[in-house]
Amino acid sequence: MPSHISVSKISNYVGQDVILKGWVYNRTDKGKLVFLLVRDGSGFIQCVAFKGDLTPELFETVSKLPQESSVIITGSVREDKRAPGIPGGYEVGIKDLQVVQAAGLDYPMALKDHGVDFALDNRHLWIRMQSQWAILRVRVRVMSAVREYLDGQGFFNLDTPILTPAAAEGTSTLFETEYFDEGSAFLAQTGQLYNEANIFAFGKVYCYGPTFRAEKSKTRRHLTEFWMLEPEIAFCDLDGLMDIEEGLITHIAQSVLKDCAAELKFLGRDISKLESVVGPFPRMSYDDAAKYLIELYEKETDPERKELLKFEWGMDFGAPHEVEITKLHDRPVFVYGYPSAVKAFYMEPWPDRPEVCKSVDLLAPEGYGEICGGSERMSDPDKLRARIQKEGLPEEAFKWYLELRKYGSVPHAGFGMGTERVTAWMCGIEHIREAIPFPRTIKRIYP
RNA sequence: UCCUGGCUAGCUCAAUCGGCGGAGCGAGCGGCUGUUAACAGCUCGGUUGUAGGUUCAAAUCCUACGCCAGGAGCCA
Repeated sequence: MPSHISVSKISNYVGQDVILKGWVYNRTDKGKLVFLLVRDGSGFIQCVAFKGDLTPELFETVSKLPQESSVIITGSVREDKRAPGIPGGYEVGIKDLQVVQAAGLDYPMALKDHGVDFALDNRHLWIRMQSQWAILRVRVRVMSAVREYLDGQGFFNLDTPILTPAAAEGTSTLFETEYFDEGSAFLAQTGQLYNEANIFAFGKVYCYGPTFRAEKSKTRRHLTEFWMLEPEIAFCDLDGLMDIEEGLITHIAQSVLKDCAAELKFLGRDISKLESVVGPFPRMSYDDAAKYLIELYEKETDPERKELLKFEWGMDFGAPHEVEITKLHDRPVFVYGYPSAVKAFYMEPWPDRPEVCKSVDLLAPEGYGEICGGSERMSDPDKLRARIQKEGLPEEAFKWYLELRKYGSVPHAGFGMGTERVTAWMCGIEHIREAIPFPRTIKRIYP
């Protein structure tokens, strides 16, 4: 009696009879042959029905099977270079086929390109397609690589609350909801403040969960709900933070290369771009980056590009600026020491240069830009209180946060990494909305 | 919020200067023992985003509105 196997393990069963359980992804027939491309969640494999091998009734059923029908197939595995699929190169000669359900004939997703609006309206079906399946498999590997790396480095995964009482960085970008008799609660846009509490109990921690931003951003790099990794480390300075980011990103890229080769191949990803993602990454000061950008701006002759590249010291980088900086290297680049004015209130000022803070962004190459943002945190209670007052933030809401600095304060640092941005970069795709199963954007909350 | 672009068959797109709305995919019926989003044949499929306007004549020009996308700002 053959056993049920998964398509991803097909190469172990050449010459044997097996059972596959899955869905008909595509069907094409050629006279006495019917080719079914069957997906089972773990991969895509071609199954071939030959008229002479089956009863007339069964062959008729197979040759009429609608796309997306659920089936249980018994057949023999063989190697065949012609066979398409992921991983591909293997096929199953059908000996028996049971239709679990014949799908409706009006399945809307064609095996070709769709417009963005239509594809997103049908996201619940779109995720079945090879491209989306491949991207989301890479996402899963990115997330497992994150946990592998940090757990291996002695970090503790302590997740932080999603319902929070107040803003860390201003209320205008927060989603608000009612909270019984306590007034308003807000969906967390960062777990950092709670991470900071956790390090004083556990040393090195991270949270990894959904985070919410009510920013009215409409770009290929923004979602209103995305999964952010936030490590936070006690007794860690800015250089130590960059070391951790470097190790993490290297591990992610190398894990994806090793374990998602078939997915990357299907997506047409240029593997060499990921192979070079190995630390150490270049570390550039904001001052040097600014100097370079100003030179570029002054040299630019095309008026339209010149307007885009407009830059002076003190500004935060726009997307065109990030692209120019990342063009200098074939791997991610750190930019550190941003002006305090463009960064959050809790970042540690640079010694003897209060206008600059100990912040660092990690910019990915090929135009992907910022994938991590972090800093050394302000550890002095008096300086932090002064900064909270200056920002006009409600001091009573930060009472507990200030107390962290009162009882055994230490230099500490942390960063946030956007899972979808990293996944999109690994996959080489245009828009991060395809790097999450059900994207939430400013204009979309269905399905 | 601002700038730019788009809206034609279930889907992806054509339609020349304002002059009879087409094709591919899909669905239906045939054909073919190696297809790779098969191919070749026939059939089905339309209130051109909505409301007005100009004109002998509007998918096409004008006005308003709606929806979507890309970008800016902001950020992971």
